[in-house]
Amino acid sequence: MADRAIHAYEGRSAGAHSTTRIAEPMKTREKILLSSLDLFNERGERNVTTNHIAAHLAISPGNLYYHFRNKSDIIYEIFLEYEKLVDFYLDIPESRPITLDDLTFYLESVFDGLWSYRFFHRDLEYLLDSDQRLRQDYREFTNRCLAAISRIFEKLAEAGIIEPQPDELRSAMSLNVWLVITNWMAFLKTAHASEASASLTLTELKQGIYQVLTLEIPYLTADYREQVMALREKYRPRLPDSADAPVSGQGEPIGNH
Amino acid sequence: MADRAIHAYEGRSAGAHSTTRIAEPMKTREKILLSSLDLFNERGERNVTTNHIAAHLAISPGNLYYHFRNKSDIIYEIFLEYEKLVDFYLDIPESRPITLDDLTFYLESVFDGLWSYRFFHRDLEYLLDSDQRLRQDYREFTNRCLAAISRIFEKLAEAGIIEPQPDELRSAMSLNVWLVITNWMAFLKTAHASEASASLTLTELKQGIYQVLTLEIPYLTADYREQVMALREKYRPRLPDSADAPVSGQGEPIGNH
DNA sequence: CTATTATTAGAGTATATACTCTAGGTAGTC
DNA sequence: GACTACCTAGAGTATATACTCTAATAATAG
Repeated sequence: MADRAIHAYEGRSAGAHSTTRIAEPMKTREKILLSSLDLFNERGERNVTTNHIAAHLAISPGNLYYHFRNKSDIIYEIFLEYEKLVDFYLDIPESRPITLDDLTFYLESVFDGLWSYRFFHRDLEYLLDSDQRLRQDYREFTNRCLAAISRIFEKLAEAGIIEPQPDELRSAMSLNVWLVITNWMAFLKTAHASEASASLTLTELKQGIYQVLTLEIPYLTADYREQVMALREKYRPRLPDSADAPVSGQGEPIGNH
Repeated sequence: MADRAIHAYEGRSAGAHSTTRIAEPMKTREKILLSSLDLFNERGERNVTTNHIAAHLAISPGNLYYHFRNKSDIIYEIFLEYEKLVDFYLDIPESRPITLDDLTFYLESVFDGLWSYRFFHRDLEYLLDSDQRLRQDYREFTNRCLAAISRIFEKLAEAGIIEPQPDELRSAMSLNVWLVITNWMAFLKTAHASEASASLTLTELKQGIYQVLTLEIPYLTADYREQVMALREKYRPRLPDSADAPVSGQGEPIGNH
């Protein structure tokens, strides 16, 4: 499908109704979603109450509850955005072989998404326990992601970038990739000594790409080994452990397709 | 209570004072820790209040707060137990070469520990944000674990089980192992369609070993490849996706050291 | 037995949280 | 202007949560 007009994802705006073409004042409903996401990301969902969100927007709680039945509904809608974003990025074009730039794009995109909705994985288990819809949807989302990762591996093999692997191994590898990706943020947040999440940057997050590429090293073909290793090198963490100030100039988008 | 891990570790009893040699009636303080752990594991820390804990033990809140200043202190002490348990299991003997049985033991033990204290990783970020001691200790704990994993890799290479790897790669691989291990539980809980965490079993959890061994496949030496693959096979998930009732007879402890 | 200390019960409190309810404003249409 | 549909304010509520305080009861030491 979509031979991606890349980076041109405008997930916002198609909120529900209103095909917002020209900048019109943002609707309250939309503002609630945006503020909620910001607050969730910054303080964690658990520390953000509906009253906080209303206060942050300088609207009344009543107003907030006019637009959303409850907190779960807000979270659910934010998840739908997240889902849409990732699904968009992980739409693997079947019409042509995959390239290294594609791979870079997938990795960058997935970590971008992870960053934008970073509150989500933090409290995932609680959120799923509190909302059956979300649990069901998330489960399917996970399966789609795993399938996409697996498909990427397959196409990487077809393109001669990695050695082909039996289905079973490919599945297990894909799952490992998923585990590394979804846990990388938590690792960064918990491995840092400093108190808050404030100090975490997108650049650091993308060092997760280094970890993901580490998984692929042994499977690289001789033809591409050096290229991929060079790519990986770009994401190497600067100060592996005591990391604070990330070296500037790092983490620039690499393949822009 | 709490199916604590096997293998002659008696972490309990050395709680603080009292070198409990013979079974004496359990002290209230000890009971609070046990019940808290059970409740946390079952319902998630977020859903368990101090009043719940007291009620569960049929003691008064006042009594609970006589023994612990606050909820954080309870959690912190439970963490110290967890830490002690894992440190105990990951103490790599330097006096002799490592064997495959050792590896099995390490993997089994780590997943046992993960299971016994499974509430911990679920709400990790929140817990660390609420308690600086815990944040600091956990960080050091992580580093010790990473070092242990790395050391295991080193010794596996020395023993000719895997090919030796440069330091840098070994570090990155160790981190990936850690990410897979600590995220496996969350994956299982969230990938299941059914509502609660109730349906999760230790056997399923140990299928994480399958994932960890998947990481090592490409590095295996010809001499040991088959053995390790056979070991891995024992942990293969039965019904990869729709998993519910796990086939009995699976997940028996394999190497008992 | 007495004095002291350790333990416990249980009522109570300050604060927070998700959410409701009523009344009123605004915008657009006829 | 009047009708209607949408939107908003803000006070308020039921419940929960972490934690405190007092007084009483066991346990122990001298």
